[in-house]
Amino acid sequence: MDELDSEIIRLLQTDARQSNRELARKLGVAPSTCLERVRALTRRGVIRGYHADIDPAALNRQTQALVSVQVRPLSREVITRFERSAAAMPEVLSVFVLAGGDDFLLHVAVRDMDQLHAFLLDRLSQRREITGFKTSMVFQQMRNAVPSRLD
Amino acid sequence: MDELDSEIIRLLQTDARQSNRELARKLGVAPSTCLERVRALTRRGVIRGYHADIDPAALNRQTQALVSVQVRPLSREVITRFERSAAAMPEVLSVFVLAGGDDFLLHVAVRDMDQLHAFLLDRLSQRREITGFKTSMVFQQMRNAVPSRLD
DNA sequence: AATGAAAAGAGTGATCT
DNA sequence: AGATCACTCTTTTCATT
Repeated sequence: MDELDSEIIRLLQTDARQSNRELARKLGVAPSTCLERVRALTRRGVIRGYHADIDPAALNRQTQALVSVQVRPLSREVITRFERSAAAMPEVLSVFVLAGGDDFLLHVAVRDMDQLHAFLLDRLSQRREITGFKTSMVFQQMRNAVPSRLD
Repeated sequence: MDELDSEIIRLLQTDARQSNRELARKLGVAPSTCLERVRALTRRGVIRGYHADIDPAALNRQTQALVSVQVRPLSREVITRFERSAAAMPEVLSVFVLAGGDDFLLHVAVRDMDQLHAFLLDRLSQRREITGFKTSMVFQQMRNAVPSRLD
């Protein structure tokens, strides 16, 4: 991970679809050098993939919420099972497994309040391992798509 | 937003770097058709960008936390100002503006516990509008990189 | 709106420094 | 490791349906 690798990562986080040539030009190296670096980063698992960022409205997901969830018993099995099921729910964008007051936080995005209500009742309330959950509505989200490398 | 647009979105969420030809082949349309669709989606703001997904370890961010924050007074000005400053902090990946118990949730990723501690003390404790915050450590996160279009 | 063909540009691997 | 070159494939534009 030298300076060149860091720059490649930064540029691909900013725009994953720019050509290898453009990348090379911005870095002041030959395209073949740049290509080999990108391949090495991918092979080493540093670059995990490339994803289009889509407006939630176009996906019919204008209503977002954060749902904190407690489960019992706090066994590895229960946690793993809940984590996997939650991640597989189409309404769920992201699952955080936490230490502290809550056990999980679910980032949920759906069409409207009705669909959110249905999610809470049909997907969460029914589960026997859940001992409680609390919903906060998301007014707005700002994401940093290009996190820098920290010292 | 017909079936073809939805499929383009799905494929570009899965792999933003596949060539336009490959996209066209998978969809069974001509490359030029596909290209025009992608451009229209971009023009309409449906596609907001393309980002490489980078292993947090390679960015020196192996320690993650969710920090819920309360601010006062709850005025538009205070909220907007805090939201912007938080989003600009290099430690912060994401800022959620919430309704309910807490006012904000910050998703923070740093090198280690020392850096997290420093973040809480230097970036948050100092701010006069913050009346309280609570930190939960993140053990694990699962993200759905390809959210589907809901009905 | 979609297609097909042609020009311009990019990806890729061999080879050399 | 990085650069250059040559070959192939892709992107992009535009005339046509």
